[in-house]
Amino acid sequence: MAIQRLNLRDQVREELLGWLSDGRLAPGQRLEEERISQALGVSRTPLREALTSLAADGLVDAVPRRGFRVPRLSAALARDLHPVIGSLEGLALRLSGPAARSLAAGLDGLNERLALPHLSARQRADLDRRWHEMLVSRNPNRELADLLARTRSRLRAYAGSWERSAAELETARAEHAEIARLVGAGQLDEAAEAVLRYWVRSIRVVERWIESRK
Amino acid sequence: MAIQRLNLRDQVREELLGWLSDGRLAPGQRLEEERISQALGVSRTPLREALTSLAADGLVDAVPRRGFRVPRLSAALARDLHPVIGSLEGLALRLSGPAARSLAAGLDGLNERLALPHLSARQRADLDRRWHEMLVSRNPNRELADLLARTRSRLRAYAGSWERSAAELETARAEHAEIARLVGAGQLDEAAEAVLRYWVRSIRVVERWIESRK
DNA sequence: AGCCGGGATTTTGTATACAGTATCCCCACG
DNA sequence: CGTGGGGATACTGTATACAAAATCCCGGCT
Repeated sequence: MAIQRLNLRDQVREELLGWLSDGRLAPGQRLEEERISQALGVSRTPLREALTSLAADGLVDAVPRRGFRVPRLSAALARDLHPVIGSLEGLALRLSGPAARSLAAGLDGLNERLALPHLSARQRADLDRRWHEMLVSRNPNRELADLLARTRSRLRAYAGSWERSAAELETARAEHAEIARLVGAGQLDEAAEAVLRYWVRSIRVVERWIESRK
Repeated sequence: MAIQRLNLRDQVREELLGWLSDGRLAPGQRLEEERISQALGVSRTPLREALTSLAADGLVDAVPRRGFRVPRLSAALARDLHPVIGSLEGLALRLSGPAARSLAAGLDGLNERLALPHLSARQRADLDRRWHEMLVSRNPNRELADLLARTRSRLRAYAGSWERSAAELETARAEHAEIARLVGAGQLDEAAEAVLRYWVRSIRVVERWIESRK
């Protein structure tokens, strides 16, 4: 039985999430309610409720009397969020138990595709996202999974935006492989540490990319 | 400079947060919009926006066509959230750096007051909250602090509700003291581990309490 | 040319109206 | 006495209206 899904607020929220990740809503952009509500064919009321809920999760900014905006990319955000995500992914791994071991093969498969040279930035970001989703897919803690998904989605604006250098790609590939190896060996504590290190190290990649944009 | 704060939505949200933590909104209770909006002297529009934002944070449940309800207490929620909070507090500690060492004295002071026998459950919950707030107060990561505060507030319904046994009080006191000792010694990794253990162990306290309520 | 000011225009925030659904109550029936 | 149905009632979800604030535009000044 599919859950009955008639609630414009939630439908609009889903739609806006899509717009945020596919770039139809660009960082820094103002969200004009009338325009968006007309584009969606709904009134401003459910749209504002959807925006309010996105604001509560940090996916949009709400400034009193100035409405909603898409948050700008900032190195500060990456510096704050990356350790949080790394920590939560580590916890998710440790809670996965022995079931995690069977993930190693799938992780390696995705990682090899990630290393292919001809991919677009967006394709690579997509594979990366799927790799990390798979990594925590055995975690039984539903609240943790939700929180992780919502927190990671706050970085959506970065995903698919940058081209990484060959050296950077190789470093990331090696780290992913090492994490997968530890997972396959059942060394979840060590894997969790490696995941956190990966996220902390990748802060610098974001910083460099933002710096280069200026 | 105080931030200009004219936004009924946000004011209502703050007010409802207070109602949630002081028990004026009880777990399981239906949130009748007309009644609440009248009690607050605002229309349903900003109230619904506030409720929507609380729902996004998991502080209320939203059921389509049935409005909003205060979530019921559940052992499952504690089982999921306690490890998350423990993990985040541990991260916050590790990010605090040497500045954390100076916290030890204050933590010990609060911990001694926590052990006093004559406190009400609510007073004890309040001291406990302050102890954990102090523990992470040197953390420079703003996003982490926000996330931690919001996640912990989802447990508000438990706080101040139960009377703990003398044995339980003594166990908690000893764990707090051990964490404070490690913090004072600058052993933040070990302190982080101890914090996580504390939160995981205290799941059982919640479980027993919920069981005894039935 | 750049900048300031002020009025027109747009946009947000809040209230209200209304349709459709859930809830409740009461009575008939077993 | 319990149970099921049906209508009245209450409540939610959405649209629309309106006031106040922000933004934009343009002309005058330095």
